[in-house]
Amino acid sequence: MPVTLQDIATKLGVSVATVSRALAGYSGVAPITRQRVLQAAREMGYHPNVTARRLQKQRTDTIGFIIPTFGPRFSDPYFSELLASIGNAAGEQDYDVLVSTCSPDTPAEAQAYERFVQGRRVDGTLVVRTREHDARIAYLLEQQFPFVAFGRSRMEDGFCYVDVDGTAGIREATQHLINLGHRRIAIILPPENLMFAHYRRLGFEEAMSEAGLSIEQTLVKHGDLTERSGYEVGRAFLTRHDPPSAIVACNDLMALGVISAAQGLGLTVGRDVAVTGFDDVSLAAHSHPPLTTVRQPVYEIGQRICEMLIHLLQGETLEERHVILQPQLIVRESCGASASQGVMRR
Amino acid sequence: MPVTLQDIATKLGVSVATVSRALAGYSGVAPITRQRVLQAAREMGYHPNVTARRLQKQRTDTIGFIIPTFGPRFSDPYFSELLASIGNAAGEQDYDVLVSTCSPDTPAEAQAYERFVQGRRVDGTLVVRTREHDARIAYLLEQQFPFVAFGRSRMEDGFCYVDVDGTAGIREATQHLINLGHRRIAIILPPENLMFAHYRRLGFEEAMSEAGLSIEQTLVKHGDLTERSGYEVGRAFLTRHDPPSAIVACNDLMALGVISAAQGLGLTVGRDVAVTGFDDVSLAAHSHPPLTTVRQPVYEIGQRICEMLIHLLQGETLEERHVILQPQLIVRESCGASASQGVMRR
DNA sequence: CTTGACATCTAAAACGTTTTAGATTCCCGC
DNA sequence: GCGGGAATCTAAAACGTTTTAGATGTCAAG
Repeated sequence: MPVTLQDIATKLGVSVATVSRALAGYSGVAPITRQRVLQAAREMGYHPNVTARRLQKQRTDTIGFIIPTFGPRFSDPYFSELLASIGNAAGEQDYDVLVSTCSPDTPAEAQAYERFVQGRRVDGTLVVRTREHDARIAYLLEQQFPFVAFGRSRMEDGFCYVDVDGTAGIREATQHLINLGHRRIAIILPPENLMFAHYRRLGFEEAMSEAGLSIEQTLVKHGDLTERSGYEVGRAFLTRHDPPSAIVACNDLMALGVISAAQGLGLTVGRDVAVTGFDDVSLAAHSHPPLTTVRQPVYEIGQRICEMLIHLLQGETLEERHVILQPQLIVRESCGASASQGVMRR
Repeated sequence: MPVTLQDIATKLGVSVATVSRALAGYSGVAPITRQRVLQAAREMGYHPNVTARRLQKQRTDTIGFIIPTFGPRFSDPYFSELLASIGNAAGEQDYDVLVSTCSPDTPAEAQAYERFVQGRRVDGTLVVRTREHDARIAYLLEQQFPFVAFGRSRMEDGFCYVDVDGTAGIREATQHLINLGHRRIAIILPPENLMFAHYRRLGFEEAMSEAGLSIEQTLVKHGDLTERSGYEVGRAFLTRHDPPSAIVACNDLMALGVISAAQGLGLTVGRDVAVTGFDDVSLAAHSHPPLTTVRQPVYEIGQRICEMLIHLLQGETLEERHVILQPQLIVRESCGASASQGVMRR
């Protein structure tokens, strides 16, 4: 049986209240008593029962994180990094992280959030991969349950979020391709209902129209963010009779799929076709050829949303409720020799 | 304020005990009363407070999962799938999953486990990526804390585990290379202290010696399981004056790094050099060329260890305390034309 | 009419903390 | 010697459940 406050109290002949206060470091307990309590606690191997404490304090010091998966498994290395950063940031402040995974926009997902909220399993939760009309956000707002999102949504003002400027990111990637001389550029967008699909599409449109190029609608397709889908859509593009000379993929996994498809068709990526990604997962630097992509500071984002949520939970008011971070174009070789070696002309 | 049992009790003019039993479905409460309670609970929007329940029941219905990371982030897509499967299996039985991440063999890791155990935050925990002399396992055994491991260790009998027969897996992969005519075969092993490094090395040695081939010690190196390390070690192998004709990488990430290194040197993987991996992460099927690898049923393993742990927690005795699963060689193109197209002879 | 069995219910304890409100002691200034 | 703080302590309530032990009432068998 684990040691309780009561055990220490009886041993020392004082009350549990005194033991509790001594350990909590409150004033109002004599220095000598505090010493005795601390020593006894150490000797007896006392560790507070967090459940009891939670019941009394009416909070769990736990935050929730529900990872969206496609199919029963999830693969985007992106979430791995996010999870690690969230875990570290939470641990820093002595918070636990309760994790669940489920497919987006399903009854199971709704249940997972209800479980967190209604069962008071967590004090607040994170929401990632926001959607245009996001039932999770609507629910949390309605329940007045604290949360912070990674990504924007419609009804932007009602909640706190951190997001990356996807529009700027894709605009820059597209401009890079245009500067290299590409004119027929295809894009593989994320699923339409994801909020960031909207912003990334915008970036593409802006870059093209600024350059006076028109967008051919048959060169705009949606993928599901997996490498398989990048492979398939990429192959479809490249086997046309009038293939694009460059393909903008909206995440790295799809970009890697495109590269694989191109190579399967005997094309040399960087010479016969240019490819860009988004995220800069660690794989991107070690693919062949290394992938030109838009770096998203995933680790910082995870840390940031976690810290914001904890501030919220501690009743502090946030200086910044809405944070937009600037992504960074990382030029590698999947669009041709790197910039330093000269710009390819049509 | 959330609705409590007391609220329902006062409203109906019965005692909390009755309400509790009615909701729990115990016998000893009149059908008519049960009806009234159930209806009132529904109408008033009652949801039990899990913290209170946990305190009373002296269990958390939560399992712990601490993910080993290299550096502050982790990337192996492998863990993503594991996490998803564990989450699903746990949810199935109404268990929560508390997740933490930290670098192996650090004070932080020890603290993370103590946090789970001493704070009674979880009822039991999972241990993955076991090590030869595993401080986590020693600690949990000493504390008599329930756990199930993915992977074996020394002191094998003291705990429950599921593992894949890495020896058989690597043996088969190596034999495959030998059958294709390869004689100078290099291997990139996992970090030495990881238990599965031992088994995989064994498989390599067995296959080589069965074929009457001697192992050249300079062709045996350790990597750290990242693609970067696969790239570096692979490049070192391939730039020797007497490079191996085949490289066995002990996980897919390193294999992908090797492929990238080979391509960077202008070699064609599958023709100039053969490469095999281990895991069969989803990327493996879509790399170029597609990776010949040893499939590990990660999803099933996660499910299995989770279920075993829950059985343990519910006081059931396990029919199988030690499970060894057979992996499966998946032949793709990174070792040359796939087997169906004929085996290459020396 | 009593006894015992059964069905239904409830009061109270228990889980291990924190916190409130108050009790006790001690010391100091007058 | 007394009043009044300050310092130190404690009893008890509270958090929201579950569970134990027992109360009450009903009914049937003897």
